[in-house]
Order: sequence, then C-alpha cells, then structure tokens
Amino acid sequence: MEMKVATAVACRDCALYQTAKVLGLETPDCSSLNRVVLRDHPVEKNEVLYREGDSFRYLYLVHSGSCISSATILGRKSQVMGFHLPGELAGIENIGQQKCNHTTRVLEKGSVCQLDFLMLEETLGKDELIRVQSYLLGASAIHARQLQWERSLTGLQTAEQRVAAFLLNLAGRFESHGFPAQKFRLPMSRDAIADYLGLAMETVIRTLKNLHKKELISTQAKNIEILNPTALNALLRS
Amino acid sequence: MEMKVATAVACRDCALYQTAKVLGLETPDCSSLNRVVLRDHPVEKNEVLYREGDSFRYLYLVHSGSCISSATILGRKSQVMGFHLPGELAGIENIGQQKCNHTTRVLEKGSVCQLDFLMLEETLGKDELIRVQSYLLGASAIHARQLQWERSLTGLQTAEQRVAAFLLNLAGRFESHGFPAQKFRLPMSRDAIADYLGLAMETVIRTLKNLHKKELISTQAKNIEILNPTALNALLRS
DNA sequence: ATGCAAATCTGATCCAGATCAACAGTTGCC
DNA sequence: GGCAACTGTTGATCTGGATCAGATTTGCAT
Repeated sequence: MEMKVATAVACRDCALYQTAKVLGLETPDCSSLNRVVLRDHPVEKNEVLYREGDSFRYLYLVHSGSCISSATILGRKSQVMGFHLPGELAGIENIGQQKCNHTTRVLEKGSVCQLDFLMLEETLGKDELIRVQSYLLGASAIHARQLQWERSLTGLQTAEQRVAAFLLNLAGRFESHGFPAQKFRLPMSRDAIADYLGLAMETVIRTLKNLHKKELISTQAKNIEILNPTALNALLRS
Repeated sequence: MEMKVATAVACRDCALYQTAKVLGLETPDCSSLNRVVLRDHPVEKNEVLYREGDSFRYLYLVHSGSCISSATILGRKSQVMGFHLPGELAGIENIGQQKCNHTTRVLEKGSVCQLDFLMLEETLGKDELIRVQSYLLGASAIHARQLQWERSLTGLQTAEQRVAAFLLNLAGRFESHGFPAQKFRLPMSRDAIADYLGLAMETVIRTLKNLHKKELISTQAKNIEILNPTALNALLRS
C-alpha cells in the first residue's frame, strides 16, 4: 500500500521567507524581497546547488524535495556530511567562510528558494546589518547543534544505536517542519545512510530489517514508519 | 629524557586580547578592557569553567594549561566533545544559545582569560555591536570547522586512522598557536582520547604503541614526537 | 625518598560488523 | 518492450577492536 504524506512546506512556513521578514525585507510591494530572494526555483535530481571550492554566495531553503551534502575531508574521496529536508536551509555551513566547503546536490527533484548574500550586503544600512548578523548567528548556532549531534554519533558503539539515532533525528526534523514524525519517506539511498553513519550499506540494510522484525519500525523500501519511538530511544541508553 | 617545550601563549598572542583589540576596547588606560576581560586568572586541575545547563556568560581563552569539554547527548552519560589547548577559546559552542551545552573542566592547571558577555553588551554602541557580531561570526565559523573535522572521524574505519588523524589535528593546532608541531605533551589521558575518538582505551594504547613500533611517532607516557608526518597523513588515505 | 592510588600497559577471548560475492528488483533509456 | 545501470537484499567468511582480567608504571602527596 502507498503512504501519502505532505512533501512541501507552505511558503509562509519557509524559513527563508521568515528570514526575509526578520531582515526587514518584506516591503508591501515585495520589491526588496524580490531583489534578494529567488522564490520557488525548480531543481532536478542530481543538480548541484554549490560545489566544494565555489565562492560562497547563496543560501538555499529546500521548499520541496531534498538535498545531500558531501565533502572531501581527512583524505577520503567523499564523505556524506548531511541531508537537507523540506523546510531546512542548505549552505549555512559556509557562513563566515569565503569558499563553500561542501558539495550539495539534489536528492529528489523539487524546488528551492535562494537568498543572494552579495545582493543583500550591497543594500545594507547599519540597522539592517545588525539584524542580518543576528540572524546569521542564530542560524550558525542551529547548524552547530546539528553538527554536535552528528559528532556524538562517534560515541555510539553499535550499528543499531546509530540507525535508531538517525531515524529519530529525521523524525524530529520532519516534525519540526510540520510533517508527520511517525511516517515518512527516506529521501536518501541506503548507501548514503551508511556513509553518513560510518557503516557499511549491508549493515544498514540488515539493521533496518532487524528493527522491523523487532516491530520498533516498519520499512517498505524507502517508506518508514516508527512504531515504537520510546523503545527506539531506549536503545540509545543501553 | 625530559622534553621541554613552551607551555603558555604570550599575552600579545592571546586570542582574547586580540579580540578585545578588535572590539575597540584597548583604550590607553585599559579601563574598558579591564571591565570586560579578567586577565590571567589561575585555574586548578579539575576546576569547572562552566557546566551543562548554566546560563551562558563567559568566553574563556586558555592561556596556559588545558581544558576538556564533555556533554550528555544521545543517551550517553557523558561524551568527550573536545579539548582546549593554550591559545584556544572555550565556550564558543555556546554562542547563540541561552544555556551552556557542554561541561568544561581544567585538565592541567594553568590560567585563563575570561571575557564577560553580559558586561560587554551593556556598554555597546551600534558600531561596537557590529564589530562584536562580526567577531562572533568568525569565531563560530572556526568552531564549525573543527566540528566538521570531528564529525568526519565517523568516516574513518580503523583505529589507526583515527589516532593518526587525532595526533595530526593536535599537532596542527599546537603549531598554529606557536608551539612546536612535532614534539608535544598530550594534555589528556588515554581514556579521554578513547572517548573522544569513540574507541576503547586499550585500543588507543595499542595503536599508539604500534605507531611507535612503525617509527611514525615516538611515545613516552604523555610525551609525543611525530617522526614521520607524511606517512602518518598517508594512513588516512588508504 | 617512599608509598599509594591512578593511569597505563599486556594478554586472551569473542563477536559485531566489514568485506566479498552472487543475485533480485527498479528505473530509466533507447 | 527490452536492455543496461543502478539500488537493494541475502548469505558466508574473517578480522579488528571491544571486553575482561591482570600486571606494571607513573606521578603525586607526604
């Protein structure tokens, strides 16, 4: 059977729109807003939003679809650094840097809003600059929290714990953007999950199967249902 | 034989002093500076700088000695999140948060400078606010880079790679603060390294021994000498 | 110096997960 | 519609590192 869930954030819930409002760009005629924000730009699967080494210019808000970031680091050809779900920003990791340090590409086709930083800075008074900086500090803090969460995956010994933590993190993020937390579709391949968690793909597959068998979750291809979040959480504590 | 190395940054090299200068607090009589910065405050081993849940107020610059940060996260009682060497800031991870999300304690006795954020904000004009925010964005970016580096440890398969990466990271940080990169003293226990890297203490010990046997490094208790940085780096690429 | 507690090291065992290999299912493309 | 390429799944094997149990060293306090 097919699971149907909402797949896009409403414009009023879009973080970039909120941002633009906060930044004082929401003039009645939307002229300032439209100079800086490109709304609802469609993107195709595998399209690259920005590449490692590009000079940093845009912040992206995933409106529908999803994205994956990867980076060349510590001598590995490429390591999956994170995923961007509908309602989330991509590119925050570049704040305060000259160049992009991730490559971010589209995982599932959809649309993004794009905020142009160069354009933004051109037309900035002192008060606006203060607001922008405040906002960026907040965004950086949110990003740092997710990074710290990911960093703490290192401390989880078993594959089961890592996969459980991953599913709960996704669930929480979906929920905080207005999607159901119990039932969702994984935007990424098993391979990408494995890379993200530092496991082999086979281990991810077997672990998901095992959690299914234990009736903590239900999996059918990319469709996930979390049946027992409490027990899932308890796994992390053992 | 005893290895002697410098163990404290000079005041003029202290990041907080630089910071204060950048922020325009370096009046001839140091009155503004002294209101906001507590210079060279001695700290004892195991002293807590700030605790998880405390409201965020101070940024610390490790002048001499060293610190360790840990946090309760993902259901673990405590996970080592990072180390703060002489010349480095502690507390940046709290920027943009109300409450501290790490507990940071002194690993080796020494002294710290302390920057009071509350006091700072009280006496801030627009221009100063802009400078402070700029500085904080830069500091956050540096912190995020280290976090990303740590996050990518997840992708390293073997204990040897993780330990090698750890030693090279420490070496680079020592060097960038004016200390020798090849020869230094580990401020932390094997246990803390293990926790930080997500390994068992015994594995860390054996791996260090093994790297010694291969003559890539030389270890004598907490004294480390990196004999072949190139080969050490090459380990990460295999 | 001396002694004691904490930190470090060594050895032995065992198992979770990596790796290899073969195959099935899916998607998209001519 | 059918082939190619990717993605997912299962089974079998093997090894690196966790775990447990001790021995030894280090460094601090007196």
